[in-house]
Amino acid sequence: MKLAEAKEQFIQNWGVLGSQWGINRTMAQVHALLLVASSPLSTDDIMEQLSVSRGNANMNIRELIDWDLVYKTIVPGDRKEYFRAEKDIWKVATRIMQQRKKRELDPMIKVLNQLSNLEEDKKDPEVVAFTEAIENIRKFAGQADKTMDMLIKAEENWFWGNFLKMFK
Amino acid sequence: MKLAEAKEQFIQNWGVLGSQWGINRTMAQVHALLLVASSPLSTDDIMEQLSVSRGNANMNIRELIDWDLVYKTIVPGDRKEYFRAEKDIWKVATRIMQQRKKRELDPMIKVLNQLSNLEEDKKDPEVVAFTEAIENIRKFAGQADKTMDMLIKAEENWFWGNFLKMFK
DNA sequence: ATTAATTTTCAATAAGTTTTGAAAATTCAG
DNA sequence: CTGAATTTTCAAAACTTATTGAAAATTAAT
Repeated sequence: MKLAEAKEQFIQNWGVLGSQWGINRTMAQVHALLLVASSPLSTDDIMEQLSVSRGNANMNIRELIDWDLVYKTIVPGDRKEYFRAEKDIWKVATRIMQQRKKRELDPMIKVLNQLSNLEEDKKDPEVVAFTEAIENIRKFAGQADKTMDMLIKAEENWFWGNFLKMFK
Repeated sequence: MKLAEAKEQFIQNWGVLGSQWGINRTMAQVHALLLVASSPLSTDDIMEQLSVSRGNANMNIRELIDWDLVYKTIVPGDRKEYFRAEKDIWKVATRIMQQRKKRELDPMIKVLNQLSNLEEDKKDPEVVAFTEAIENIRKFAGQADKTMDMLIKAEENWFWGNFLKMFK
């Protein structure tokens, strides 16, 4: 396979994967493009290589910067902004985890906490069944929450940092 | 909070969470409804409680059965089919993992393998940068793949099975 | 301060996904 | 076998989300 074709393939597939995980396809493609770029790219480069509009490119670049997956870079003597991706894939994974945890898991845990205290007859089998089901989900979510925190902070921690080097 | 309101809340929020993860909102809601139901429900129950059409209910029940998250149940003396959810939340998690791994991670690994063998000049810095990026992602995906297999099979394994009881 | 380059915004539109509902197929009791 | 109950299918419609592109805002060089 040729380089250009391989890049194309990677970008397309990363886009599909992203959309299956609730991430805007263009956002995933911009990320993929920057991941395999050998130097920083401008908005115009991205527009051209992905055939997307300026508005679309701009919005998704901002989102990636917000997720800490892409950095702005200055090229001396050029007024345009250039962008490059975080290439340490472990960092990429933990940052995605961090964002999704904050936006999705944390709110769900809040809801589960509210639901675990019903003001109704605690002997009604209906109430018991519900409370048990919620309690189990709540425990599981709590563990997932802790596990993610651990992974996110692992790099700052000697023991886990070293342990996780095995995965890199 | 009252039971009915709490159920409603849980179903709505589980639906939102699902859609953020690329899972059809109704599918997530049907799953939630069955998770907190104290007895198996029929298609008509589901249609009524979620206010969805027969077609929609049917299609999403089938999908949940396909994912091994919901079982068909027979109620003696009734021709209708009844459904109940797998309530062991750890099983739920590993089954979702299993499905998504098979449908998403495995194909991505295939693609990455294909991309890691370019027929081009291996000294060209462009080619080197690309090959390195892909190789890193490939290693990471391989580890994720192994980790998921381990978690999915953990219950069949004495050591991990016991280790993971801590999380339940 | 001017102005040309660049980035951002956002209403309109396009594209994609989900849902409906009625017809077709299937199932099963008698 | 018959036919009523039930489930499945799928084209059309509704809804949701993403994209465009041009106007507005911002930036920075002179």
